[in-house]
Amino acid sequence: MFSIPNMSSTDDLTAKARIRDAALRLFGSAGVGRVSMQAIAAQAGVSPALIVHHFGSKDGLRRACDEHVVSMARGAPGRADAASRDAPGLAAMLEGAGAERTYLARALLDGSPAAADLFDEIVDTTTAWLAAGEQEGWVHPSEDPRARAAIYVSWLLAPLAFGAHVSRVLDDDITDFDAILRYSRHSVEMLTHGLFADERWLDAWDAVRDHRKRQAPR
Amino acid sequence: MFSIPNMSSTDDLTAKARIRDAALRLFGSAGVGRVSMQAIAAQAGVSPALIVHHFGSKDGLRRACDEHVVSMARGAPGRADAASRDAPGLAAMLEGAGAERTYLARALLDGSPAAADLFDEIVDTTTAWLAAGEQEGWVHPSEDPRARAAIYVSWLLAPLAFGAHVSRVLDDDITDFDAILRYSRHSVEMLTHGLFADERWLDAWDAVRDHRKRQAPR
DNA sequence: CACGCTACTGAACACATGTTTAGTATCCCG
DNA sequence: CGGGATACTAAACATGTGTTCAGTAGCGTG
Repeated sequence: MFSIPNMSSTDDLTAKARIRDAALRLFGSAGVGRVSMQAIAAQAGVSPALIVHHFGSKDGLRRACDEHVVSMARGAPGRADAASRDAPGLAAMLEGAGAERTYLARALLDGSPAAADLFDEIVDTTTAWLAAGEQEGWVHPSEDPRARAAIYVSWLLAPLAFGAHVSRVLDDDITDFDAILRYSRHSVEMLTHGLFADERWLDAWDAVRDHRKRQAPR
Repeated sequence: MFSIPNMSSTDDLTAKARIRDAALRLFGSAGVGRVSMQAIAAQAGVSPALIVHHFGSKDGLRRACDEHVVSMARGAPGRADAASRDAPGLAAMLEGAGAERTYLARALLDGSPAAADLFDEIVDTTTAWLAAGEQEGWVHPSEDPRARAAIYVSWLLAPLAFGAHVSRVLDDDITDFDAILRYSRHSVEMLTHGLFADERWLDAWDAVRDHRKRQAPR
């Protein structure tokens, strides 16, 4: 039924790939619901009918985009380096052009299964990475490593969703590498020395918990 | 031209408010583009024509939703307390029900002006708050306080966009207050003691910067 | 009561939507 | 050279879309 000759990410020039790319761009910047088949077809320089010929339906196209952008984010498997320990694909995505970024953010918001799987994978990878760091002594121990990893990942992905706003506030260009660099500096600093200089907010949190416990012993 | 008799957030029961709430819910969970006037009308128990009577157009309704959710997030002005120093409205939104949360996330992704203004405001508030903390000695000094505040805000808002995924990973209920509490625990901990126990990642960042500087002296 | 004004509806409208159908060009394999 | 896939298009189609129109019910004011 379905025969997909080549789905690699470098063959691009075939009409099918052009359609996928056009859809990715339009979906990313406007959201799936606000982009019509005809708009995608026009952008890709093909007829609307060809889209359904290749992808079955609009939702089929959307799914293909999901999987493509997810596999982009996954990038080459395994490799980890010093500057960004994450898969280089994800790093490129966090730095890179706007369309795929917002597409991925939208996919996560829409609850796309492929995107959810990606999120889980990143959490897994991060958990393992932090566990190793804990063992090697360069990561603080945690009561609930997986929960901490999940939160760290949500911070890691924050620029996907809010990058445009952050860079607007900072009056920077999101696509500029130096801006990204400056951005990450503050992140690394907060993750290394913390933001707060004493424990007052931790204490405040304890107070809230105790209050809660006493009020609703459950 | 426009006469808005009462837009307070407690009068709810009028058809106009019902429409707005229904739209908020549907827009939030599916995205504006995928929700039809008729669906909203049905959910609110009115005719589609009444929507345009009250809001002019679908986009007018969307704008009204934007402003409503933003003013919700703003909440009662000024007040700050220990557990969550942010406006209580925002705190409630970060904890609270799913529809408005994702609506706000979508509004930020879509670049809604009202949402962008809100983001800027939060950054301003946070900057001032951190500056006070710096002066009082419970916040580490920063080279670029505003940039740091912006990034902190993006982390603060991360659950808006990824809360569903985080809570899925943690197998928790997002609406459960105890889960939120546990969530925030890890955040406060990372923001207090940091995530990393030594400076290797800061050093790594410096290495990248130096490398970059030498390679592209610009 | 009469008047205007607002809230509200049912039906219709013009149009954009995703998809189908029938058909043509092109290429590959015998 | 056939012949059967595959890539692709133009046109038509059914339906869903946002919006308009004409009109009714109700309510407060002069």
